[in-house]
Amino acid sequence: MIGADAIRGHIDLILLALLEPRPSYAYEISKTITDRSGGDYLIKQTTLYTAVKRLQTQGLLDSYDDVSETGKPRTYYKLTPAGHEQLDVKRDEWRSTRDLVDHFAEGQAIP
Amino acid sequence: MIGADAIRGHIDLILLALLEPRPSYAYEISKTITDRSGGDYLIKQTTLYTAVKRLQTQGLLDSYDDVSETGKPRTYYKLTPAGHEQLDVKRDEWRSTRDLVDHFAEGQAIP
DNA sequence: TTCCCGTACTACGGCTGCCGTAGTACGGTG
DNA sequence: CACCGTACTACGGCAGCCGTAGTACGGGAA
Repeated sequence: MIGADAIRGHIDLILLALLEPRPSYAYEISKTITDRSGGDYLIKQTTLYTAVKRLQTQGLLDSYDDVSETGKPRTYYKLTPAGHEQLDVKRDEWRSTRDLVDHFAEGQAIP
Repeated sequence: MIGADAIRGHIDLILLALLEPRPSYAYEISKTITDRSGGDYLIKQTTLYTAVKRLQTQGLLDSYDDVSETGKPRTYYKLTPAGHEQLDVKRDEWRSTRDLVDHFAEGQAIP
């Protein structure tokens, strides 16, 4: 189980990366995260919708309504061009952060 | 430059790992982080002291005062046995988080 | 001496982001 | 026709990192 504090700050990257290949809607995104993490991370609905709104406000996501197979309207989210750019930026930031924490975590002594 | 939001939640791991080989004091810890990150991450004094206090409250760090080479008293921090245990736990948590974010960030599509 | 600078802290409030809890709404299915 | 799955929204809580600011003290230089 992965806690909120550990993942905090990286949700946006995860969402952008998930939506990179094609648009999706909240419920599917949520299921995908659960499945692909092997159940290790369960994103809360509030967290997901809040994050999506935030990304939309920043102009990184667009949304459009469409009717699902079950006849219900759904809100699909897709990356904007800015979203694609920002995904690259966030990937770089993540790699830097990851390498930094790895470096320290792997027990380098104070010289 | 690595932002606070990116590193958030992993400061404790970094501090515990830095103090694993031997005790140190705030100023040295701060310098070490700056140096070892190549200047990419500059921990704020408030962040550092807050984190240290938190770890002490949790029983993961002990402190003792000693006189430095310059004649000034310093507060040294060292891991408690519980701190050593917790360091292992936090290392595991970090690896899980890292692998999860890596997995998503590397562009796995929604199937 | 006096003054500045490096070192060693503390105080306090702000903001962001994830969470807990809770509620609405609507359609299909048994 | 009652329930359940799906699709959201509302609202407040809290932790953690930051900005800013201040105190204190010793050593070196003018």
